[in-house]
Amino acid sequence: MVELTKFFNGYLEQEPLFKNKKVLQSNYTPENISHRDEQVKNIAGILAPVLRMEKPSNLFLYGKTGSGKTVVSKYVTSQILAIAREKNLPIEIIYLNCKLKRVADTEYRLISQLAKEFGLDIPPTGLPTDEVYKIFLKHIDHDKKLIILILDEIDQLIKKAGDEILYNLTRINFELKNVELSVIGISNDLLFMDNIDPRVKSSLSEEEMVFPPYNALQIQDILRDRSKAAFIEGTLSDGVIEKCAAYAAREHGDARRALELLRVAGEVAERRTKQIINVEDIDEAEEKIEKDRVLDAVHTQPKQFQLTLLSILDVADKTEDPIFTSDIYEVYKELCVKVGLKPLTQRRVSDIIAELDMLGIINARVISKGRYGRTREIKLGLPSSTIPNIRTTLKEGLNL
DNA sequence: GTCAATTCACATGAAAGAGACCACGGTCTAGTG
DNA sequence: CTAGACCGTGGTCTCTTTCATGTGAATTGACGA
Repeated sequence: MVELTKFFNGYLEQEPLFKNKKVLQSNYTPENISHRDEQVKNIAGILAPVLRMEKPSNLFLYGKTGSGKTVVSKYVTSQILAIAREKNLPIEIIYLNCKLKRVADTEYRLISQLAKEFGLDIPPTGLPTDEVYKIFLKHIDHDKKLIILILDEIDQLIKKAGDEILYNLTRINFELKNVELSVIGISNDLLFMDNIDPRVKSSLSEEEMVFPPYNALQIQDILRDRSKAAFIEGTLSDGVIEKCAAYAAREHGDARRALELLRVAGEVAERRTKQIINVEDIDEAEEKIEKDRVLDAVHTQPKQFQLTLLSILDVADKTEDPIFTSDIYEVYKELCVKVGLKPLTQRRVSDIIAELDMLGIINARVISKGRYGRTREIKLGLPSSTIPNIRTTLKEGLNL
């Protein structure tokens, strides 16, 4: 007990490194955005008609993760909203992230979430989808209004739920008398528009814009800018920002990643009761992020995923040779018997492996071995130091 | 040696089912006056 | 008479299975030099 009090007191006495940690979190919208002037101006130009109560064009933003799409659109729309409030214009801006599970990853949920934004209470399930549409439209069409709907990671939504949603969304404008709806779609996938119903495509992407990735110097600028607000002065030793930027630039200029790296490095240093963040902390942060990501994925995925991953770990442990789907499946079946779980078909396990790849936990590549068929070649993309940790967590979760 | 056909071992797609969860409306039951 | 309990129906959603089709290059075997 005494120990703990001492610890907490010590913690309080210690000089904090952070001035304002929020600045480094990914949902933070800074007051000025560096290196994205052109995009800001363009989007502002496209959206400006709302302030005259005219429906702006639908807009599509493309770009790799962490290239500022979300930040820029949030920034511009928040400015618009501020002016609209001032002048009492009935403008609503709704931001939905389609990737978040149970928020907007199906048509039903998208509409019900939308309805919730307007104060309607839609049950999470049970109603027919068109019923929800009706309720929503009826509620919304009372008075004149302009709505800008930002759909982040819209490619995820389309992939899961088909492109009818987009068609329905564009149709809303025909069905409603008083309300006009513009859509801003944000996508990481540059190619995803290609397999979409051409009618929808033409009506939805009236304007398009591509966000190029940041280069290392630009990321440095961003980091410097934000770290000024985030850290107490003098806590960053030389080279820290440069190194963070370099890491992130290697990953196609992902600014979000750079910021996360910096924040976690700060947390690592703080936990060590250090006064200064230096370059080594970044390496540790990198590893910690990776580990947390995997561990988190492991915990949230169903048992079958965990079992499959464990099989992969086991196989990877035993052999240096490349691993193929069938190897995994054999081990997986044995493990199923041990745990007392009904083994899934190979078809399904194959999908699970593909999904683990998507999560970035493993690296799976489809290769052809010519006469000897086609299969996935699986490699572990994890730092080897984290593997034992992950394995024990998995085993505990599965009572092994 | 060259070239096209063959062939393997899965990948990938599509459709449909199981089971959990839920809303709604109708019917039944019990409590109330 | 009315509120609540209790169905049955019909809906979504996730995870699976079943069935069908696709696929890339090593191998094969015919062919000509």
